[in-house]
Amino acid sequence: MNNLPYECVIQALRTANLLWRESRRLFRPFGITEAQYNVLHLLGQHPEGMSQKELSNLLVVDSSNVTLLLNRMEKRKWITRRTVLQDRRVYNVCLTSSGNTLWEKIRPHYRDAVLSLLSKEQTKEVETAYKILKIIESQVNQWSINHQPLEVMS
Amino acid sequence: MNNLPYECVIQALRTANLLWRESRRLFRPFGITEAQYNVLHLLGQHPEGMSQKELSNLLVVDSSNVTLLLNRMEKRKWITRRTVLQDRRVYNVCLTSSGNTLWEKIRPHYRDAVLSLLSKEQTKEVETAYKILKIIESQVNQWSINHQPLEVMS
DNA sequence: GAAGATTGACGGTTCAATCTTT
DNA sequence: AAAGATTGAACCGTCAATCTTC
Repeated sequence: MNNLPYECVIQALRTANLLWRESRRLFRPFGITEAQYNVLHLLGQHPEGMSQKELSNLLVVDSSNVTLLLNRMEKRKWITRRTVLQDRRVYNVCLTSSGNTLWEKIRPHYRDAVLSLLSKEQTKEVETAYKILKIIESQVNQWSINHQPLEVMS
Repeated sequence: MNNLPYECVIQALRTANLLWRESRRLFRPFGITEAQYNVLHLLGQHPEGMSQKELSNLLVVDSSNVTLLLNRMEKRKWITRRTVLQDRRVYNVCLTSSGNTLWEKIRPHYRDAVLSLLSKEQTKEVETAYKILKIIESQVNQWSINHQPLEVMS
């Protein structure tokens, strides 16, 4: 019997689990977590800000989770929630200047750490791995369509 | 500049995040979570049982987490903790017969769902992806050695 | 003192229910 | 009624501190 596809998917889970765990330690000296860095990274690339719903879609997490994440980050004055006049249901979430500074300080460290992981591998192989991971992602999305309705990913 | 290795690692995180999220939904009808299934799966393959420390190493999670996981599973009577006469610090954790039944009921469903994700892909490419994921895993372990000491993985 | 297990504090995540605004 | 945001309950996970046993 052929176990390879099964093992490959399980390995993706294992690797990402470890990556998440160690990233947390990497970010620790900066007083931030991986989940919070992801928010910083998204907002850093969108100076005009975005709604919590957009963040929820891009981060692929529940919107209630975004609320809690932003609460903590707002407390530390890294982000602000601005009311939107045109639609009073939504907040426009932006980086503060100190949030932006933090992002620019951490970004190169994280980037270097991540790049070092595959620095010795062949481009061709990394491309294939990337492709397979993308396929798994899209197939898992099919999964959920067949089982339970889920919001459309952005 | 070459973003590919960076994007590949980030994609591994994204894919696994989604996989984790949807697996939770897949397991839901069985009244179990992915983390709990992983315990079931390990114990199912080790009828003689194992210590919580061993579980912690194999699952790559903190030992305090194992305590909480097992508390919930013990409450549902899927596992038991037996005291070990030779060393009264450790518990020998085993599946109950109802835990074993549950595992055997869920296992084929999970396996089929996972296998379906890569059913159309070429063996050669899946092999490459598997290899790259393994490399990332081992490199992340190097990471932690350089930054902070970490327990040796089993 | 070291090892296995536990506890408390905290952050991340989902889900169901709710509130306000559209 | 539908959409954006929030809340409360529950689970997953880490870390630091503690307890018992070795």
